[in-house]
Amino acid sequence: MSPATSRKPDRSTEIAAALRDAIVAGRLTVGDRLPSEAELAGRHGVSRPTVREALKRLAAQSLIRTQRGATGGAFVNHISYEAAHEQQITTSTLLLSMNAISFDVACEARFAMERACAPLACTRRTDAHLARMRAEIARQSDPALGDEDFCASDVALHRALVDAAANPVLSYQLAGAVEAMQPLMNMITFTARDRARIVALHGALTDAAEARDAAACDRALCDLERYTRELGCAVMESRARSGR
Amino acid sequence: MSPATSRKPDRSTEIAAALRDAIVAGRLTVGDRLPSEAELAGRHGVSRPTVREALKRLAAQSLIRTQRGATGGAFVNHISYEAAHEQQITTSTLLLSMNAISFDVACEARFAMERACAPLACTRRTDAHLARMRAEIARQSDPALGDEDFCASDVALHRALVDAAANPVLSYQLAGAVEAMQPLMNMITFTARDRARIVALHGALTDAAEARDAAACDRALCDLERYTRELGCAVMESRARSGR
DNA sequence: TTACAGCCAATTGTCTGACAATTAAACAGG
DNA sequence: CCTGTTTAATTGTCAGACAATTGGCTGTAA
Repeated sequence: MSPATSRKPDRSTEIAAALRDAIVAGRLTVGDRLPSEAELAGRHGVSRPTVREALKRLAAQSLIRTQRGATGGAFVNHISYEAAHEQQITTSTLLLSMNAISFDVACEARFAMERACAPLACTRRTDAHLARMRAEIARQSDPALGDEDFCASDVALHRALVDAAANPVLSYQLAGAVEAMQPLMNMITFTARDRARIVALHGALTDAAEARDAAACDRALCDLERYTRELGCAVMESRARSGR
Repeated sequence: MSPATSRKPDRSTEIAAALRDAIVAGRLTVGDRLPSEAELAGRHGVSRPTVREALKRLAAQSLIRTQRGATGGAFVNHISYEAAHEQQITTSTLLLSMNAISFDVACEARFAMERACAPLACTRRTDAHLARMRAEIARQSDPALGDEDFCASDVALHRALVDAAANPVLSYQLAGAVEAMQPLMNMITFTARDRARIVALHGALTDAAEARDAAACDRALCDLERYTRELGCAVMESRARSGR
């Protein structure tokens, strides 16, 4: 499979790989300045544009940042959760939109991970987290709220729950899954009855978090998952039937 | 924070963003050919090298692939799980190695997600999955096995469990977490007693999967997590004490 | 001495034009 | 009809140049 792909890598690809290896292996650490483009060009026996292409590859992965001026250059980046989030989201979105994965599978993964967070959230939640969740529930109870805002509030509520788990790795993994599903969720038009049911489940979820009752949390999430999948599948189906 | 960062984006960054948006929004779909570099340059009013830098950014994210020749060009890539894995792994590895996240947090996230997989794995596991797990346990029981091979076998066993959940999204998320932790795990030197205990837990885990007993699965994973964190913390501690 | 203004050098960002390498399609010849 | 050759399109690379940015240096004035 790969022999055909890697038969003849570009010079810029090679150089990018060499630099990436140096970073991952720790030979270049956070804050270090890479040699100037001119020096890299000389060292690898290529021209500056080629080096620049290599650097842009790394910049696209947030591995380096560049800065102009006298003391400028390319610096090894401190990988932030934000940057990781962003990549995670684009990748997940692409996977979804390319139908490489079905709504069903994504939904299952999303709720499985959220249920993994729940016990931790029950243990570590603060009153502030509860307040955030209650506030979102209040918003969702307003019948005048638009569908998109309703979805956004839904995301915010779950986000609060996940944050309560106080594990940034879980947060950023879940954020990717949740955000990637947003466009699809926004296509769902909720009836008043749908909303009432969802809000009720959110209430149960929040109550469980307040009582630090992990089992009840799990039940609420399972119910939500089942319902979301029903709605989502219906949408996907009608979309497949009507268009293209 | 971000106003300073986004104050004056490069032209190549803008163009890359525009193309990425077009792909994410579906205006360009899998297999589509992008305009030639010359045409893109003309359309955006920039030179070819600038366009090339933009394209390299997208290529670094596996969003496009390029091909030389008469019918060549840049094509929207079918994002494969492999490519997604790879990015996930480099990102996770960097996050770990930069100490942006502690071993403890990573470990917790990893096992939380694995436990999320367990119920699904219990339901969907096939005999092939069980066989893979048993085979790894057999390997691990060999006292002559090196520490690195022991770790590799450990990963393979967990990989089999995760695969049994038959949800590729979960698989690739977990793969990132697990692989990123590999270097750290490899630093642990296991005593014979450590190994015996781990193998016993692996056995319990596999038995639970065979019996489709999700609760027992969960218990085994919790025990494994506790033990792994003990070992890992000890290593991190000694590393912090001795070096740099 | 200190503060400020202006110059300077280093570095990245971009442009221009050219050539090499590669590849599929069109074409010519048997 | 098949085969080998040419050809055109496209990416990969190079060289040199200039613009933009930015920190540091220097000189002058208070």
